[in-house]
Amino acid sequence: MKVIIAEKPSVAREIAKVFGATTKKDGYMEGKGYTFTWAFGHLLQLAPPQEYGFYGWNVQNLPMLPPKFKLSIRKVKTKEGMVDDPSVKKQLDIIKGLFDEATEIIVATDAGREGELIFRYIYYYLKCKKPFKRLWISSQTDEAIKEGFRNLKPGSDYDTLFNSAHCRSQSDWLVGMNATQALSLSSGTRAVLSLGRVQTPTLAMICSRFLENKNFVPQLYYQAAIQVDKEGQTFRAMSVESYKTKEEAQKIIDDVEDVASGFPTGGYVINVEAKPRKEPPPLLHDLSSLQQEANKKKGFTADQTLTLLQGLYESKLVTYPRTGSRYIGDDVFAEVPALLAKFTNHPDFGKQANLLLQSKLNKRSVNAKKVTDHHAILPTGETAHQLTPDKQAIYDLVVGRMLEAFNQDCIKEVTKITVESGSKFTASGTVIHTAGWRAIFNEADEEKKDEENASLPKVVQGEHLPVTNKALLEKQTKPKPLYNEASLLKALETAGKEIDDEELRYAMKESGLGTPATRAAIIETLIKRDYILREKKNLVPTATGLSVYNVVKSQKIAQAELTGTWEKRLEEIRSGASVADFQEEIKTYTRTITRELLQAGTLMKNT
DNA sequence: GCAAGGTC
Repeated sequence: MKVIIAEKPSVAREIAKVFGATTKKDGYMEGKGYTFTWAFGHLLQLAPPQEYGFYGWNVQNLPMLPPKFKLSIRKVKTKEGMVDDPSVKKQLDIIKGLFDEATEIIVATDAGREGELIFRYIYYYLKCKKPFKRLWISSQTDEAIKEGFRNLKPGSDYDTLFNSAHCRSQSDWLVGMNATQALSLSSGTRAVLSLGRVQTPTLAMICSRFLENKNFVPQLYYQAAIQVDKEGQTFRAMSVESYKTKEEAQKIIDDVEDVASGFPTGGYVINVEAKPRKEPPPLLHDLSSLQQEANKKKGFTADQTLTLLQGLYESKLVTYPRTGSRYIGDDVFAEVPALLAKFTNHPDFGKQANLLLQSKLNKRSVNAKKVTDHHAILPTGETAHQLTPDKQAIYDLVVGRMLEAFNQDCIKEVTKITVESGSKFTASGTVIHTAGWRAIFNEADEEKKDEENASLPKVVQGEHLPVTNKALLEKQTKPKPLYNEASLLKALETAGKEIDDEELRYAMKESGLGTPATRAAIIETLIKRDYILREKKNLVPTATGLSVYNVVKSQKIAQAELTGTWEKRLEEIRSGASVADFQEEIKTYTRTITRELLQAGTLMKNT
């Protein structure tokens, strides 16, 4: 008997379906001589410090460097403290039973570093010795699964991938556990002051933006504005220059040849530019972009959106939620017309779905090369019954985005009018000719500047128009805004883009800080530690957060670059480089940062 | 009491 093990039940079910296996058992399925079982993500984790004899939180134990890491069952929090998660324990027992019976194992966890780790941790924890092969597919359509099974790889092909995954895991443990205890113990507070490769740079981003914003000194500047009249329709034009002093701007105002100053047509149109502009539809959603949009439009936190979306996924209404890809492959695209047809009776989107079915679909979101473990989020087309208002809101964002993404470009005309009246003034305006994808939600362009006119009257070069009003405007330069959940998620995704070192930047380009599956949890961790709090929609540091930031801000652990350095080394390990060298470096770094924090934390008492 | 990673 061959056992196929997937990362999660939904994938195991998909594969079983392709094989025509339909017999459902407790924790697995079977049929056609195969059994199909699954994990629920990581079932096992590196064992906590006490399992290596490091009891309590004690400076004597630091740095904790276990000679050999152990694995333990994922824990769950109960009234009695942390205990083995019973559902995990049960599933592991089921897997063990199946592995014991197996002649061969086929590894069908997600095709990536963590997927490999999920399987290997189970395999080694169960002390299993059965031979295994690897299914490596990047899309879960029937055809992709069949092709993958025709092309199974030897399990050992992925040994170096496991090595890199195991190193990632150990390194995060060593640095995180030791740094956390070192800072917590030396600070003298009884609180847990956690630090980690991902959470600490995230905290640093929030704190540094907060301080920059708080210490920002606004600069005053001045601009002149005029109101021009074209046959009763007026528009506002701004001085091309802005001025540091009021006097300079007043001079521009004084020179304006307005009606009140005795010039009936003192506005000379010296130029009219009208350019059509195509605006392509947005890409389909990945988790992060959906979390950002839901935060902007509905005020949901990243964590709320993930929970709601997981609920929709479990009711089979949307595809896999924790994806980092905004694309679909050609195989999924082929199903899109049938999918759209399921929404032609939708109360809000029905009309748009019908229209879209009659036109050529935009393929901007179709790119198989940009589909990683999972494709972009789509509705499945199953009928939704009685969703809670919040779930409905998320579902509608997913459906609406699908309709946008396959829609036509929005065609705009951007007009710029230059008027001379003493000096030069410009007015710009945008008119939408063909709404295209913008018809779906029918919302104003959020990027539209407040100075922009919604629409401008038709004027031609050479016209002399009356200037009916003028004003001197006092303005202030603005600081970068505080982070909110949407802007922080985006910053985490792109963290590393500004790294100077080209190799580190490259190593981080696909990853950023954290992963789609973990970013919401990172924000919640910082809140739980009382490092940050939500103030309206903004994320601002607390006094505790700021004092931790002050202690670590110039250390490596507070820089996104640390992830870049690790990613570069982990990729080298995946290509066969020495594991021992990197492990030795991490140990050395662990000793250093532990020593530094044991000293630095004492400073916190005085801040 | 602690990391980051995955998922029900």
